[in-house]
Amino acid sequence: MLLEAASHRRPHHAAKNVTPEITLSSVFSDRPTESFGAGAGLVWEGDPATHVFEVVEGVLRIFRIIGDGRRAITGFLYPGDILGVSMRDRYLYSAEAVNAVRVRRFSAASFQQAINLSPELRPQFFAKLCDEMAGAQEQMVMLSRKNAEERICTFLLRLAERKAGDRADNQDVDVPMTRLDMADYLGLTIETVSRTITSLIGRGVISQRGRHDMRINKYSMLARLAGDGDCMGANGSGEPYARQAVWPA
Amino acid sequence: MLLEAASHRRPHHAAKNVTPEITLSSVFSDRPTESFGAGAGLVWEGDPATHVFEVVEGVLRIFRIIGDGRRAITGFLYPGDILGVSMRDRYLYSAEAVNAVRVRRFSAASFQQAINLSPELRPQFFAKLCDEMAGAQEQMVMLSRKNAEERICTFLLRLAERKAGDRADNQDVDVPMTRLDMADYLGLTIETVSRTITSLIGRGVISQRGRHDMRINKYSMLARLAGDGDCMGANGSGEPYARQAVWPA
DNA sequence: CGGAGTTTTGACTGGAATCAACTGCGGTGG
DNA sequence: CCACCGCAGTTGATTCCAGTCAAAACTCCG
Repeated sequence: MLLEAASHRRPHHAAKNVTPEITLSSVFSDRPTESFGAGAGLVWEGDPATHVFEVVEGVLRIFRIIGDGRRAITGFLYPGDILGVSMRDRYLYSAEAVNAVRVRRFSAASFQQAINLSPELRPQFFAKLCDEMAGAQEQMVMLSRKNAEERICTFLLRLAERKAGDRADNQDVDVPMTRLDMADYLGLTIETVSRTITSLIGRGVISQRGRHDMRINKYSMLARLAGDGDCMGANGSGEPYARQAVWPA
Repeated sequence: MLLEAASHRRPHHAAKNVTPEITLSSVFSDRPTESFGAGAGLVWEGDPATHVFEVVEGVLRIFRIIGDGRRAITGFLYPGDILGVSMRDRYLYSAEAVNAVRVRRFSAASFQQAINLSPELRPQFFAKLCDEMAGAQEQMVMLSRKNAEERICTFLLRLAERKAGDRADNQDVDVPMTRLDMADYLGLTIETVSRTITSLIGRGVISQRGRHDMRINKYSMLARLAGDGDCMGANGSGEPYARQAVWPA
């Protein structure tokens, strides 16, 4: 989100000698957008990593399949996120469109070069990787130590905080993914997801207008049920971690 | 392991004009080693990220604590690994010594600079980050979709493969961590870990000489029980992913 | 030897998975 | 228009895997 903000600010009429603000997004800005329908696959686990994608609109799911068909969704990508940031020469995971998606495509080789040649882009790229890593940590903690209700609450909370950093009550949350997606992301079954959501609605913590349109009625209770139990915030200071990467140019 | 191998190969008698092989490890090579006893803490989640460490000997556990004291170990670091690779301005996790550990310390600022100034180091650094990410993915899949036995088998398998890429039977595995560490890493309880290991021993898949000294008797069965069910290896080719990062200098 | 910490083992419980039926909804076509 | 179908989601009954509680056995040290 740091990125979109920056790219939006970038004036289209920038004078020739004024170096425009360079962001990761700007690398993609002159590429055409491609559209994918819900369920369409963009990349497949194990395929040669030939391209990098920037999500312009819609949501992607990132997942791996093991043995007998069990699927684990390791993350979702939203507008501004980049698909293919962390990879070797092959994709580590598959990516599919959750809903209608628009992306900009870039060749992996060119993208690498752009990153490596620009001392401005590099720290942003590092920051992306670190963000991804931080998210993965968060996810591992949740999967190894939280129960069903805590997982659902954590998920809804993160969805809500994605668009608005403020913690206003009565916040509407758009949930584009299906129950199956949620289940495979949270390490649960669709039945458990459904039951837990029903229970939360029953207690008035949330309510739902449509299948994919929820509303948070009791934000603080939802946060409490999420179980992160910020006993000391692990931070000590109460301050959120700095948004700036520690690896400057 | 790419790194140790490389650094070991680096000849100490390198002629003056022959540029020695530069590795991430070599950044640390002239720093003194520090020792920590089992259980000692090196860094704490949320603390300002002032230093980076290279593990020279021993094993570290990387973990986070949530709310009511639940602990999730997100990974272990072995000789050659670097602590603090992915971080913002604060550590994302705490790190403690599992057993007696020797590390080399480097200031985060200097390390950043070294990375940024060296077009040789940078891709290795990227590779480290991507490795870390790949490991995190693996872990998430395991935590969200594998049962207790599959988790234990996966863990033992990874331990075994860490030292020897070959898949010889009758392989001895050193397990430096306690059952509690394993439990907190695998998202289980000590009792379940113990029971599962006992069961594996009972079936002759593994055997144990000492608490921390196991032997794999039926490697292929262990692999089967790990549940990755390489139906198609996700790779297609049957080839392991290339060890070389996709982000060259 | 003793005592604390770690591991194993046992009995029991409980939370989420499983199996199964049903609801609701949007599209499609007779 | 509405009967029909398919799919996503909900709800219910039951099972079972791993968690919990408790106690015994083993290990490592002083």
